[in-house]
Amino acid sequence: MKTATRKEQIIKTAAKLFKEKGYAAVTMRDIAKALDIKAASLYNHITSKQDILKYVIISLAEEFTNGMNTIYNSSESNIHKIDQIISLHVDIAYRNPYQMASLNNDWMHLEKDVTYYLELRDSYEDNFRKIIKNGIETGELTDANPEVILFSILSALRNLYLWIPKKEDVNPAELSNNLSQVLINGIINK
Amino acid sequence: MKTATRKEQIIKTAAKLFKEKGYAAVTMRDIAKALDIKAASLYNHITSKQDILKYVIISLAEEFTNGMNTIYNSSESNIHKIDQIISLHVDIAYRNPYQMASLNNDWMHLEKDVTYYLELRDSYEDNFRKIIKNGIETGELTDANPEVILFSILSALRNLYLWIPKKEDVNPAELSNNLSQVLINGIINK
DNA sequence: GTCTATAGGTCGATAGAC
DNA sequence: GTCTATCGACCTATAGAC
Repeated sequence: MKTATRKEQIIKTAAKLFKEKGYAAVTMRDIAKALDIKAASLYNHITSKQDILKYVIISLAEEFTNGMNTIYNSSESNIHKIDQIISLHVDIAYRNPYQMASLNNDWMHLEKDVTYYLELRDSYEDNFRKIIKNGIETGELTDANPEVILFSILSALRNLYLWIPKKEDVNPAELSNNLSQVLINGIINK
Repeated sequence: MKTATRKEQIIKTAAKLFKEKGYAAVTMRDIAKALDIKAASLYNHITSKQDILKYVIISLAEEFTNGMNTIYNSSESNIHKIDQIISLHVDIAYRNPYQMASLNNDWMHLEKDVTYYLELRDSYEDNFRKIIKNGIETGELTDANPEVILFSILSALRNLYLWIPKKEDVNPAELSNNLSQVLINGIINK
């Protein structure tokens, strides 16, 4: 377990505050106070508030897109790929509960990097969409509206960060299994 | 079709901007500019920025809680109640796409009314939870983790405002049916 | 690496003319 | 009902001492 650098401490603390109030409502003084230093001292480690947001969001967005690419290019069944996407989200949300909030809600405050973020997100969604459409074609999935399937699953996965903190007693593997059961098999008792 | 009052225009315009950037990042000057007046003129119709947020959020939260109470107290099956909850969300999200964003993302910026908002939300979630648990007991629903069911469905419904604008060609009744199919029956082809 | 002090700008909101 | 002008608070960021 390496010691966190001051910069890493700042980013982690900022992400925590961004989750509570959103990027725009958090001031440099808030971040500094949480670290028990003065706002001016932050600038010895980061170049701007915008710089912090970039670190919080972009690394996470890249992790999702890279994970999706690996899953998409594997030779598993489409159902198994969806299972793996669920595991990917559970895993990342468990490790980065605070950053997930900014990824979902603060990306529009990215200045220079908003285009890159949207490219990553679109690439991710396109691959997910192809897996679903392919699954319907092969008969693995029911012939429901693929957009409704995509956004239903994605909505549940993107909100994981909101309720994982309330369920710390459940481990990631178990949560992943429960989610797969509900999202793939549905909830009706047939 | 009655003419919108200036106050209603302000609230609607503000909600639109809140959806794009969030409450904290929207200034009174932004709202005024969108209405082609000066910021000072807004105060002839509303008492504060906080006052606008209250109007945007609270009326919608009450609509959800009231709708849920009616559904909860009906004598339908639990599956049918879940169907009705889905319709309730689709209906409200179609009529109020902008306010939905603030309801989800800006409620923490409510000052005096945050407690009342949380009471409404908790009441809503408690009733939904009871319907799910009751459905499992009666055998209508599979014996999955009720919290996972609750938050999977709720996440999809709460994010409706994000993708309804992209699918304006689909009518509410059809969307509601598609969602019920996916969320209740699942996506696997059995 | 942290501090004090402060520049330069924007914020919500008010006063008062028309 | 909208305007111009402005107040006092707070914002990000920098300069320079220690």
